[in-house]
Amino acid sequence: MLDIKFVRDNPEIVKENIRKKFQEEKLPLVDQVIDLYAQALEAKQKAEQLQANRNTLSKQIGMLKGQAKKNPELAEENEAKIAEITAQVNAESEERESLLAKQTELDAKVREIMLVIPNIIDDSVPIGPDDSCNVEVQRFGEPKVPAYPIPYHTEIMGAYNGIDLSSARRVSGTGFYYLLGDIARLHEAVLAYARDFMIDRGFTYVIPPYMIRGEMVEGVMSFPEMDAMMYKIEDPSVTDPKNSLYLIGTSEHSMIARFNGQIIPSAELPLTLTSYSPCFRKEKGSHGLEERGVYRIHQFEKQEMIVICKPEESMQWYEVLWKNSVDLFRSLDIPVRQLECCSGDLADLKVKSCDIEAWSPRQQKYFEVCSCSNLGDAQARRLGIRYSENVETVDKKGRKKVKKVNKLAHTLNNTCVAPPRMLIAFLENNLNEDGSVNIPEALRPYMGGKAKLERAKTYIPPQD
RNA sequence: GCAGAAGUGGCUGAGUGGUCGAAGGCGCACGAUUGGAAAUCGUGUAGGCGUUGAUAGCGUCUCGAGGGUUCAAAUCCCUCCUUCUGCGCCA
Repeated sequence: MLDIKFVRDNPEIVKENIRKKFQEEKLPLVDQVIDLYAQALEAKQKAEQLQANRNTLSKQIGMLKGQAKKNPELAEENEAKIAEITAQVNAESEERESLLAKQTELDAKVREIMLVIPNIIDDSVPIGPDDSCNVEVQRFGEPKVPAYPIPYHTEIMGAYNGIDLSSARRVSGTGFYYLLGDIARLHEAVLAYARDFMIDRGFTYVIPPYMIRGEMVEGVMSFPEMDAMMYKIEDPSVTDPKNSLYLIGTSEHSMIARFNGQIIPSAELPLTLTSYSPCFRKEKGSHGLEERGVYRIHQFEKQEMIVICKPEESMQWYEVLWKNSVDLFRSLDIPVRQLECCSGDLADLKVKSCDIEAWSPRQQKYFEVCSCSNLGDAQARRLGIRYSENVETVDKKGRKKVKKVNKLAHTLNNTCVAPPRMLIAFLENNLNEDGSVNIPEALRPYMGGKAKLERAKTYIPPQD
């Protein structure tokens, strides 16, 4: 979300940015929103004039009442004056109300359009209409293809008696899973390792709420996104929809909502947080559920990192964040690459974003495991996340003064690791020919010191 | 979940219809005093929006949130949220 004043003063920049994102259909919105905003301002100014007038008259009534209390002989005379003033105020009230209503209506329209006008992308973002133009920036680790076949990930898991999808379908439906034994342990080990990895890099570990109010969801996402992703908890005793609870789709929701409307003292910035949560997603209208595996599912767990910082520091943090993911995956012997999102594939709120993709020796291609974004001040403007800075100023008597100035912060987020999808990459890359799975050294403390996972005795051979 | 009480600025706390965006105190900032400091004294100290060169001035809105009554609401009415106390229930 941009600043409406920026749009008004720089319509060409905003339009050029829309073109860069291949959203030509939004071009007319720019002039439209500028016009609506001008109308809203006009209504506001007129309404405020009338309100000022009413306030002055009202205060006169107050004075007259006070006078009459002290001098009862004035009561009758003042009552007459009051009646006169009341009539005058009432005469204007209809116009005042209608101007206010008009302003509210226009403001809502302006906001509606502003939510759709994309954030200004960074100059470094490659230009292209869709994800086919995303750019591989750099590879980390050698993408190896072993001489032996790599089975489908559920079969690797199955060989360890580590997954039960058919029961999950019976109990909960498609898109759910039971993980068992060593595979379940591996799942938790990866999360615990990622948690400590981030703590070692100075991030504060957070366990956030897994359900948040509708009011907050509206702050972090648009209605179509919300409808496509969020599960709502049905509770007939909750009457107001803004109090309805939703299961979070990512801990970013509860992590960012925490700062909704807050003013953070600048000394506390940057806030570097790493949060754990289960994530629940309908996956409605997206690429569809992965019927056979755990790539796209209704429920997964995620270690996330978020940063709230001053605007001038956000690009540096962006670099730090995606590199954290690379380092984490490399420490688990998984080859990855950084894929930069091109302009057309960049969500409207984002200034710059990249995916970290892990190598799949089975598919012999990379697939998305992390997504790192710099949202600039767009999210902060929408949610009112600000920080206060002391500015030296001089008062009217020429003395030095320190004034607090509040500014919008920048927000960033990145996936640290999100199993079970991440386990696909882990198992495929660490699988040996004999079916055992190497546990990289970093993970061993979380796997009871084991260097290798040995498959279950009742081994079911790959049936790819 | 039930019953009772309460939510006011950075904090504390007054204010039950009228020059109240809000007394007093604490804190903080600047200044005076001092060799320097403490103490003391003085001045100033919420945010959004609009106007503006402005971080000045002026206007407007905001006293948990939203709605209502009124010429006028922190104050009265309704709904919701949160907190505290007691009971119940539970890991």
